[in-house]
Amino acid sequence: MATGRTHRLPTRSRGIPEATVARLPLYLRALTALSERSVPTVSSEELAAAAGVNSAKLRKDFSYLGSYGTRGVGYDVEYLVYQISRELGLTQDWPVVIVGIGNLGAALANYGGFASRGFRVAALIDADPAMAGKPVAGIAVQHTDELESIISDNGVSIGVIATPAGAAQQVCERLVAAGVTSILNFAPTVLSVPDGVDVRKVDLSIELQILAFHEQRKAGEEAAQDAAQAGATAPAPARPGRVLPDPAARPTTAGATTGPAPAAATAPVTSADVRDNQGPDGDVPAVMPA
Amino acid sequence: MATGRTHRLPTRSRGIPEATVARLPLYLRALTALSERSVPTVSSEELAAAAGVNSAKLRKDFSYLGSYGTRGVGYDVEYLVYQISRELGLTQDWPVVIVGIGNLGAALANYGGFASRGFRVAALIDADPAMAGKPVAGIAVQHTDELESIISDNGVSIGVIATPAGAAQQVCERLVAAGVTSILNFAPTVLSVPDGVDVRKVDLSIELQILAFHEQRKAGEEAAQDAAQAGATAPAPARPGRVLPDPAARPTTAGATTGPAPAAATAPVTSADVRDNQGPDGDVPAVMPA
DNA sequence: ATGCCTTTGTGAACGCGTGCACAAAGATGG
DNA sequence: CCATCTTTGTGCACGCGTTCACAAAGGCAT
Ligand SMILES: NC(=O)c1ccc[n+]([C@@H]2O[C@H](COP(=O)([O-])OP(=O)(O)OC[C@H]3O[C@@H](n4cnc5c(N)ncnc54)[C@H](O)[C@@H]3O)[C@@H](O)[C@H]2O)c1
Ligand SMILES: NC(=O)c1ccc[n+]([C@@H]2O[C@H](COP(=O)([O-])OP(=O)(O)OC[C@H]3O[C@@H](n4cnc5c(N)ncnc54)[C@H](O)[C@@H]3O)[C@@H](O)[C@H]2O)c1
Repeated sequence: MATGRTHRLPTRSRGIPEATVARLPLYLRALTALSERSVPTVSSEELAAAAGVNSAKLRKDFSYLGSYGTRGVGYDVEYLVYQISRELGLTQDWPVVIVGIGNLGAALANYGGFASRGFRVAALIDADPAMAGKPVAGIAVQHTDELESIISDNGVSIGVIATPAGAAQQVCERLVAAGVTSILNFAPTVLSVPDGVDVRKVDLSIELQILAFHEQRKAGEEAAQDAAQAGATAPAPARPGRVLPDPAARPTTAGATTGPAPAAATAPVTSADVRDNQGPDGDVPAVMPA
Repeated sequence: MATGRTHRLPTRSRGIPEATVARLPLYLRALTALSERSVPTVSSEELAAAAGVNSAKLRKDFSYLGSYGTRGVGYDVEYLVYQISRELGLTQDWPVVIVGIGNLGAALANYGGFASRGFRVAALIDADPAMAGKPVAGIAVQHTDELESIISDNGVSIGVIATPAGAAQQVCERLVAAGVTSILNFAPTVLSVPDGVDVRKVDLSIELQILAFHEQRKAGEEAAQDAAQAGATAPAPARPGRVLPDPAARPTTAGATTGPAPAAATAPVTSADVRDNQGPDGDVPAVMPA
């Protein structure tokens, strides 16, 4: 019990809206670029264009941090870089562990963008004994057995999960138990964590599916628009299309054509059942233990 | 002109809210897991728990797709899988190209989650001549020169960018010019695209920075809460902390201590200037061509 | 010193997303 | 066939986020 429920109650940080926090890194990046070009000041209009947002939004975002601009001039680049860095907590060093050093984990370990912003890869952890000791990106991979001590010894509070989906929840629990309070999850799974632990997920499949939705919509509108009468021959190169068979027209309760057992036969799934299940994604066959 | 401006006007798809679209893949994943376990039906409460959302939200989401549930029973798993798949456009096959086969690009190419949901890696493209012909994940890498023909020949409409930040905008423009209308960008850059092209970005640095913000907030609260009088010795292991020097107290216009040139000296950055600049992230020194 | 011109900071309006709470629908048992 | 019980579908209210628009602030030229 008490493990689940991502009960996001008014987690009102203090003043800074979540949406603003999510944009600060964007501003910081644009500002850093300006800083490297020795640009002394920048207006909200210019910076907003660089960050790809509305200038009023940017000004309001900055207003939450205080009044750092000069009317008639703009914002001092260096000063703003510092203020945002401080607000985001980047003025200190954050040791990070990556768990699951496979294709993705190794790529992450090799990623230079970590160190450039105050994040330091403190350890690489994998369950495969064959991986132990092998250097990846100049760091020796350590075995999962040492997870707890690594986290404790290095004061790690941020963990990255890049294991298969089936292992993610378990790894997550170990991380949290060891003291990690922020997790970046790459596995296609919904993680259950106690209150006070932040989880952010990066999910390639979801992003692609969202794109596919809009892509289909565009194609549909286009087709519906200029050819409600023409055949299915679209002007654009025809997309190779496998089409799923309709599994059955609206299942009308009492088993019609398709015959899903009379309801009670095939385990009517309990709440606990579902809660535990961390849906796989084609990654692993994943028959979760009850 | 007309290249920039991510002018997201009321892009009202038709009826389905964007927030709902973003959750559909989540539901689909949970439903697929249930389907594999041969669970015939599921209630909104159960499915919501599995997907980590509020049950009312889930029901409202489904209501946009139509009335697919049965009161007193729940939703037919197979039927719902089909309906959501159809809505997301996953009943057809989407050929995808990955541009930039480095650490990340190779990991993506090896990712099994692609094929499992109707996405097919049609080609891997890299600018490095040494990469050409080399097989990655069973597919021969092709040179950037062939980008246009590959996209055209395969009817590719979705492109994944995994190049360094400095090359992303250029690659993006070539993809769009060749017919790609959806882009998933892994490079830490704001991409400018014409109207009608969707861009989604996955940015590791941003995610980590957001986590760091909350992490800092937690640490701050904790410290302020139980030890406004006690020393800085927190119960948790002390975090190693490098602290950035304050670059200068509030720059009071007329150069105070720090001496940023008198404003006009170091190129007061024009709008066009900023718009073109695609801020680097520590990936590449990135001196963008003016 | 004074007025002009640029740009910030923010009040206010609006729209979207979320979650509560409940009436209606339909299955199920007698 | 009717009563009961479960669960959907949604009306409604609320809060967050976005955007407009403008007064105030401050630099700069004269
Ligand atoms: N490769 C990608 O581009 C990509 C993209 C999106 C999501 N993902 C997700 O990221 C995860 C990793 O993907 P991958 O391609 O690197 O897979 P992979 O199989 O190459 O690597 C997984 C690694 O995790 C290790 N591992 C397994 N169980 C573990 C445990 N309990 N503790 C510690 N380590 C454990 C394995 O030994 C292996 O080294 C998967 O969940 C995948 O769905 C990958
Ligand atoms: N590695 C990660 O975990 C990670 C994480 C987040 C973001 N990113 C971003 O993803 C991108 C790629 O990262 P990486 O670690 O794979 O880098 P990498 O240097 O290993 O790979 C980049 C690849 O892109 C190719 N390339 C360069 N210019 C090109 C062009 N114009 N057209 C086609 N291909 C081109 C290079 O030949 C190289 O193979 C970077 O922008 C990086 O910031 C990487």
